[in-house]
Amino acid sequence: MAGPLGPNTDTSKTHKLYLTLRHSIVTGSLPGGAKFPSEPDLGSLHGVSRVTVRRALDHLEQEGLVRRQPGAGTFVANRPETTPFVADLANALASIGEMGRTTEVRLLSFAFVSASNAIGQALLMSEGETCQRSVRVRLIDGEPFSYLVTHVPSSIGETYSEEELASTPLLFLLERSGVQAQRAHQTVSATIAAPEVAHALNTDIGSPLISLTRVVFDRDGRGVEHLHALYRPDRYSLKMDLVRSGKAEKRHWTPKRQSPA
Amino acid sequence: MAGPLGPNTDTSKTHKLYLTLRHSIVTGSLPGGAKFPSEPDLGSLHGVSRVTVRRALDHLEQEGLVRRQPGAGTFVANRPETTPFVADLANALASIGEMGRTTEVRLLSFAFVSASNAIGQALLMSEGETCQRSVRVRLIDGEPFSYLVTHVPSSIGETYSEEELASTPLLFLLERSGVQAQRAHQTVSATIAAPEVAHALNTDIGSPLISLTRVVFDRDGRGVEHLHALYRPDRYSLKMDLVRSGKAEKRHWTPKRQSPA
DNA sequence: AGGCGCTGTCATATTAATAAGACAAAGTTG
DNA sequence: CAACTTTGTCTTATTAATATGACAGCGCCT
Repeated sequence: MAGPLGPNTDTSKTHKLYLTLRHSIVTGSLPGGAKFPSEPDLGSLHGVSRVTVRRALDHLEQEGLVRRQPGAGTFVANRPETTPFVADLANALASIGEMGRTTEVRLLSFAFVSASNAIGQALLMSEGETCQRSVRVRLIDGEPFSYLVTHVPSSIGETYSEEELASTPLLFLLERSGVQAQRAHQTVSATIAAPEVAHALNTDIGSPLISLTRVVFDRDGRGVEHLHALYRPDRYSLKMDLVRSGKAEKRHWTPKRQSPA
Repeated sequence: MAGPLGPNTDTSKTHKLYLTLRHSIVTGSLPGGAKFPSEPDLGSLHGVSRVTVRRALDHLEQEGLVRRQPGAGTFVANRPETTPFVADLANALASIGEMGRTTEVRLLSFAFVSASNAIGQALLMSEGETCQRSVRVRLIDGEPFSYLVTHVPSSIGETYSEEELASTPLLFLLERSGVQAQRAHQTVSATIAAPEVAHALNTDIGSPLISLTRVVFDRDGRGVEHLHALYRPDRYSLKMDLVRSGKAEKRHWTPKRQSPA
């Protein structure tokens, strides 16, 4: 994302120091339970005042990454076993019903719009064609974890109602309407929470999000669904098991098929 | 990442507005080529002054997301075909040699350290055991795109030298030493660029990064490698093809096996 | 041509972020 | 216990970010 002017230092000193300290914890260069340098030392080490050091440590303390003890010092907390909900590589929440968790969907937007360039091309639609655009938020145990923007060609998008979309998985509605989803193309990336998304996911503006784009095609090769999903990485992560296969110099990783639950 | 105190608005107004506008472009709510509201209008719409509106638009212009025409207005640029390098779900850069691209590796750090809590547990190591820690940056055509932190149990890590690691893939070195890698567990998430990482990847502090953690085990179930990789999403993304399989109500997505190039 | 709206640029006032220092309370060490 | 260190809290000066307003140049429309 660096522009032609090269990297800049847009963020505040507090945030920069927070990221530096957080990185030293998460990459394991600071063992768990280790003692931080004192606040004045951290200030002189990084060339900032003690006020900003405290603000950075406040942030780390809120996340549970450090533990502060008045008079003693600041220590690296033992990692609190992160990423509660894990999905397999096909992006299906594994064993979600078996664990007694409750899921919920909120429909934030439902409208028919003209397809934008990128989405129109991905779905192989002709120029100016309209499609059904929806924005949903998924919650698990009352906590939001995913923000979903879907686009469906209007001819298909007219086969279900707003209420149905709020209660039923989209792919289920499509297959009910006779659409035969066959293959999908999926891309995983990372992005930053915009204010609107941050509010919907109850997280901070500018916090990192997993970005997943999936385009689904039917048996005739027509694009039937374009999904743009944003996940909170602290509540959701993508997991996959790999096995080493092939012989000699041609060895490579191949995905291990998950047995459907 | 929201703390127990709930979401805060840590970031600057300029950055918030930048994220809002960027989100409206990337999710397709603003079609390509569309005209933005004028700078004064954007200011009153979002409750900020025109100075910060200009700074937000400057950022978008640097990234090529908008095009500004003095006297006319600001327009959404046609998407510039993003994500040049694409890897398959097993994280192997597909057809990297065939395309005539040159790859390069820079070794930033090479040391034997005591394993931190999280990494020691992942590799099934006993408490206090030492491991070999390395930090590398991979470049393609001279541009950095990945930041790799690897941990290997010291017994295995002593079978190769610093120079070898700087020129040879780690897994190759391991298998040369008799290690028989069999299976791996991989988790994909998202994070934020700390100053040190941002500098190494030539990107902005606080910009989003794909986070991939891979733990490799050998035939005897021993952990042999812990990889923590960070990727620039504008230069690298994870792709996977899925096929719809199963019958009737039990349909689900399964990964399509990539044919090794 | 002329009116209008938009971006580019500058100057200045106001507000938020940071720096610098002092002090009390709590913990550690001898 | 006594000296020392560290975090918690406060006050004040300095610096950076933002708000407000004005004006020139460019482009579109009638």
